[in-house]
Amino acid sequence: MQSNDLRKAGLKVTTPRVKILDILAGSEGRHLSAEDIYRQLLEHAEDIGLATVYRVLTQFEAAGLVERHHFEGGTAVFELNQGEHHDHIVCMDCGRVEEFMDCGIEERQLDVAKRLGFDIAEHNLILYGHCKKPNCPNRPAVKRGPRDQEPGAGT
Amino acid sequence: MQSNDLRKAGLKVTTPRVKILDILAGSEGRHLSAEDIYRQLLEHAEDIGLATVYRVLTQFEAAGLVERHHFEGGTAVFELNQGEHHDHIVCMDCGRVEEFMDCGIEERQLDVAKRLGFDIAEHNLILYGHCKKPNCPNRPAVKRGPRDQEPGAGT
DNA sequence: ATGCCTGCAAAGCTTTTGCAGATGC
DNA sequence: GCATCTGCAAAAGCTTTGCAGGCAT
Repeated sequence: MQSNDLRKAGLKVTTPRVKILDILAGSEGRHLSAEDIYRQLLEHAEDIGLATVYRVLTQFEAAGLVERHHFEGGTAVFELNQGEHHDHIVCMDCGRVEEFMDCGIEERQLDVAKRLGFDIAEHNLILYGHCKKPNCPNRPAVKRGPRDQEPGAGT
Repeated sequence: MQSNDLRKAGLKVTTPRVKILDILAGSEGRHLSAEDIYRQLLEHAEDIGLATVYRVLTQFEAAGLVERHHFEGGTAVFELNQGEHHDHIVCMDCGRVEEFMDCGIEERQLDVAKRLGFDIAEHNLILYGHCKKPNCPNRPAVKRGPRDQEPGAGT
């Protein structure tokens, strides 16, 4: 029942919002771009505009329901806020994204911030590498540099 | 003598490239956007197009002469590659960017990657916080969320 | 002289915004 | 019924690209 989350966020319960929340919840663990979500909506024969997707995602972010990430590639991706903080590691071959949490890293970040005289508010850590999974095609999917992204990386 | 760096990178020594390298070298420690550089070129009465700035920066990045960073805000910033790796901490009030290196964090990143079965190729760590410097105006300069950036943050 | 470079302008991509109509409460 | 929300289309912002002329070697 996602409707309650919406209500709690002070947002009216509308079709676009519920559907988008559904899609995000159904892709738990994956990280979807606005376009990804828009495409899924179209597949579900929902008549929802891309602009609305962006608007809704922005509202969700403001409400703390989702997090926005900027992995390399110029496109933002969104994931449902699972309550507990984590960082990301991205496979540069297949685009797979895994999440992790390392207390040691977190602590040392605070140390560094203190050392430099900063009050740390948040942070952004992304590791880029090559996963050695057998089903990982060794062709670039996430790549640094000028926009360069494969559309169908995670069907 | 930056010309040698250019030659070594297989790039012809041209006015735009040298000037841009000069500007980057003259702003050591600062992080300039393409527009920042373009503006400085105009101030120096150099007749160089913004497109060229982008092209040159992209070439420099490919050649390993500069690094491109995406701090929050939708605009990329560039800094001269100083040879040794470091991460960044950004003040959300005044936009100041400081650099740091923490071996502990680096090590633990490798640990995490190994634990998850990744060969780590690179990473991206940015801490966001509030520097408590006396001359730090407590007004937002770098802010998360929808594009929202003050133009004149670092004359 | 030749081939890499540049400036200009136009296009491209993601994201945002304005407005009139639609919908939730 | 009223305020909020949505769809469409157009705009905005950053970045890239095409092309004809210019410059380094």
